[in-house]
Amino acid sequence: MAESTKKKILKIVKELDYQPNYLASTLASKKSAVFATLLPLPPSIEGYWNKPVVGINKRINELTQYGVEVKPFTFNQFDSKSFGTEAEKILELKPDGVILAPFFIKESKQFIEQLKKLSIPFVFIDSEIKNTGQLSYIGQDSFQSGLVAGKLLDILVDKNKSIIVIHFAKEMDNQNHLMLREKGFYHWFSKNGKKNRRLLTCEISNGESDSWQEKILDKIEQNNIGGLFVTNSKVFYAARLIQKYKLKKLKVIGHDLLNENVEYLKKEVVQFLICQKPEEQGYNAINKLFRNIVQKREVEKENYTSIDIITKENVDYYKDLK
Amino acid sequence: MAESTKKKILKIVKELDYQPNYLASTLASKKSAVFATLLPLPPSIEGYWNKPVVGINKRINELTQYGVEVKPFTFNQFDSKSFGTEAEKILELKPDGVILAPFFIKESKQFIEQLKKLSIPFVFIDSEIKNTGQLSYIGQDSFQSGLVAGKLLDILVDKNKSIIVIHFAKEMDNQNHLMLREKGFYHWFSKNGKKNRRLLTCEISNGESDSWQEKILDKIEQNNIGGLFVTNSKVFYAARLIQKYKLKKLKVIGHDLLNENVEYLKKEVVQFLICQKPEEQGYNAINKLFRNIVQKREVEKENYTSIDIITKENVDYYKDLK
DNA sequence: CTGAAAGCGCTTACAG
DNA sequence: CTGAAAGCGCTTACAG
Repeated sequence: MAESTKKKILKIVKELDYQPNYLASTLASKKSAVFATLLPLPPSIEGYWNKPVVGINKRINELTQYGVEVKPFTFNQFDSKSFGTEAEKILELKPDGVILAPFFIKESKQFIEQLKKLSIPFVFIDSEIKNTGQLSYIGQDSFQSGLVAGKLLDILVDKNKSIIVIHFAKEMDNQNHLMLREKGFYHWFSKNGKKNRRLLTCEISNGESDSWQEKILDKIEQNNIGGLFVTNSKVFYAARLIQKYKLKKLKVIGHDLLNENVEYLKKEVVQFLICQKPEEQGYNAINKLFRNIVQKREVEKENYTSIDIITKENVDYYKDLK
Repeated sequence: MAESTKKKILKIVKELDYQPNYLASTLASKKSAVFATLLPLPPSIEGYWNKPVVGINKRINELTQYGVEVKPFTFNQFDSKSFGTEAEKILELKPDGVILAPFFIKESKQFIEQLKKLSIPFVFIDSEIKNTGQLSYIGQDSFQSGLVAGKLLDILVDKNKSIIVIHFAKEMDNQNHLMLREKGFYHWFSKNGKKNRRLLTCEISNGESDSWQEKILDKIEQNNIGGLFVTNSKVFYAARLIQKYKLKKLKVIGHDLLNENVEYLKKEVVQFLICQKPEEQGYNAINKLFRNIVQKREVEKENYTSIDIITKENVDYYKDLK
């Protein structure tokens, strides 16, 4: 066809504001898209990383009509090699799209290079590596959520008392979430002229078995601590400690609606949980791939989820994925 | 066809777990559904009731492919007759489904009777009349959101200071939202053993022009007030007053992310806004009708939206409808 | 490279 | 009432 004719046609297409019919298109094409996910293997059924999977499966179920299916791959959070071997399997499968949590930076970058060679679009979830050609990123703004934690704990804790920031299993924080939350937390106090408030940080690594309990207890006793900020979903560790040693009047803020965390929230051992709707993140990640790959629509590149403040009184309205 | 044959067929249908193809179905039927909405006319572009409409239009746009369209009808919140006349228009139109805010109980019930006679499904939004055969209800649990307000304000305000609950334009609260919020608020204090905290209530009716300002100022001065809970989106009235008279150290909680409310939140005149995602409510209301009427699926009857706690630090992640 | 034909899985008007 | 046929708006394999 001549270029000029092509232009004329496209002009008319535009004039009539022609919109292709997605229904007819997918029905006729009978295209069945396969998406692969590469996420950490949750240590238990209670683990955080089950939550995105719930959302992923929910959207997949809604899309069975469109012939969309998902192949899940999981890696061990303590073993960067397992990330690589699972990534290899995905490359062999040649899916139509990939969702990944870029836990290990180096291995993720290698994987992404291969995906690009194969022209397979990918979406980051939970954390991102900027400017690597991702279709989209879905996750929370960790620094900002640190600010929220700072504000809340400052309101809760007596002016003359100190606050301790606790990182559990920080060595696994390859994506800097915990550091960013801590930074945001400290920043809130300095920005709001609360220089008199003493802030301490305490890191507990995974290998410390039970000695960490004493470490925290000592810090609490010696420093007139009035509040705890746990930078991840392991806040139930701190809550257990508080219950065991009957520490009164400590105010606690942590992250994520794990069942045990919610229990302590309801018992008022924990005052607030900051939450990032992980189910919704999974749901949205699949939706991005679907809209882009199957429906060939444009999708937004960034998708920060809301920073939800959860307390005993509103938790029941957050528990389900709508 | 014989009953026995019918049963046999249905059995096989079940065995094979046959699922009709929605794509093919809607494509073939060429059915274009018309939904009518009956909502209050917002007094300005800033008004609360614009927000559900944003969500309604968003979902409608996504569904143009399915031939779904919406006919909006609005009534005057001060005039129950206008509700009736608009309802009449909808009955003449005979839409395939209706979304309504049952502002005026009597008129709503009459309208619903007619809808049922015509077998037109309807969804309540914002408030509901129980057990009237609605397809679904989408809205907030007002009592529970009152509890949330109580907890937050108790944390914010010095123990020895009193708190005042302010109802603006309460005469328009036909659905009892404001009363339920107040009840929840008071209930939080009694349930949590805070009998020493003095709570007052103040009602400002729409007709009071400017005299209400003195009324509130007097109450604040005479009662050692430390906090304000405004039970609806008119919290910016209170914030204006606070700015005008430079009232220091008053803690304020109100409702809904109106632009002016968000401004005062960012200026820290207001500490928290409790929000019910009105855009999402509109979006979900259309979605319910669509799934039930066009796709003939079952839908859930109740759909309480989350009770979001918004503060200066997380407000930017709530502003857009995702 | 181009264009006509068949088909995706349904619905619906129509002939028998 | 029943069943075969046409058609919804596309895609894709195929003949020319």
